[in-house]
Amino acid sequence: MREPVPLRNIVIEARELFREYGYEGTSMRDLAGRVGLRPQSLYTRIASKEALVSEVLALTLKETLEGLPDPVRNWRAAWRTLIERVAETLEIRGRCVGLHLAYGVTSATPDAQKAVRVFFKSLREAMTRILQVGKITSPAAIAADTLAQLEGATLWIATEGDNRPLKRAVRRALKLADPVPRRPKKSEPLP
Amino acid sequence: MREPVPLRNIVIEARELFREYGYEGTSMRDLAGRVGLRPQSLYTRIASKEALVSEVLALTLKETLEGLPDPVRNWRAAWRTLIERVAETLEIRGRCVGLHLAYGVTSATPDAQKAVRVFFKSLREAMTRILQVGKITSPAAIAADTLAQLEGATLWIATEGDNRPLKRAVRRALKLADPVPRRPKKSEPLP
DNA sequence: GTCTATATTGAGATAGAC
DNA sequence: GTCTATCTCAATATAGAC
Repeated sequence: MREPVPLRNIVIEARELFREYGYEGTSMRDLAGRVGLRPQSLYTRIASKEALVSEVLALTLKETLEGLPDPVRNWRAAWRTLIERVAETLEIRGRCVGLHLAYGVTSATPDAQKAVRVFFKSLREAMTRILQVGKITSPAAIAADTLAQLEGATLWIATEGDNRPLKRAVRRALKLADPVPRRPKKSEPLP
Repeated sequence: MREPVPLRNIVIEARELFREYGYEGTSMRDLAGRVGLRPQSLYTRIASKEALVSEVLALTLKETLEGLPDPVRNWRAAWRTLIERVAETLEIRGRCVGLHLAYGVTSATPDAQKAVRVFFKSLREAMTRILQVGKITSPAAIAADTLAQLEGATLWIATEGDNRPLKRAVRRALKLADPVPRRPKKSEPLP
């Protein structure tokens, strides 16, 4: 009698593979190998490869949003925590599983496509709500642009291993909730 | 006797497929079908699927940079033209073939990986040179950040069909070469 | 240069024993 | 819940005729 493999482990390893190799580049064989199962045994835990996408993104969304500071009590802390959580993963892993899936899933896998839409919409709405409490102008647009800038910066990590664009994107994002508007220094890129 | 299929056609169709489905999601069968050949016949024109990547990106880089206004004579015109060329493709096609490949190629296809690096490095360096002529501060960082913002904005086109983040990224980019610094309007997002 | 035919490998998924 | 065995299909790629 062996310990059954926790579903959570499968989802976490699937996330690693989706992030690195994308939806098409990920095989159930590789995933099975990572969790120590035969490929066929995966199908007793999940219905299909496509179904893994929503599991992966639901877990990621939960990890990103759970236990955030209450925006109504301290929206700056909520914003800072959220931005730093997103940025930390992008920097450590070098890329975003959501972006890879956003580009990688097609109308051939509609459930996966919908899961990706829900993931980014939820993230953007969470950001928007925080900015609304802070009375930031055009909160929805700022939220979308901020997320786009963080995601876009991973281009340079993926191609050149350069995380400085991401760090600058984080600084611009944090400045939105900076209570003391600083005098811009001459050497500072993209104010 | 049939007209041979021009290599250029094959590369252009491969670009469509790579952009939409990524490297792994693109099959030589689909490509052959698009150009009206049997899959096997492709191999008389190109060495492998991997070799298509550098062809695709070389063509794209050429189209993006050829015939730009001379930065030394008019760097603002050069910048505007370059940004608008990049943005136009992203908006029409909804996504960037370079970004899809940047995320999609792995160390299993080192030549493709190198081609992606060269592509983005060349694009960034062209942008940097223009900004240098314009005496913009930190031109290399600004170039990298600008490209990252344009690429990142495609996230919202891909997931929600919303191109407004891209349009705002374009406006921010163009403002860098704006000769008349305007008084910021209250309703303007991400100044 | 394109075709038919084929080799080889790996993909996602199912059936049934333990 | 996991296994062995198997199905079916599609992937990249090569050989050789025309």
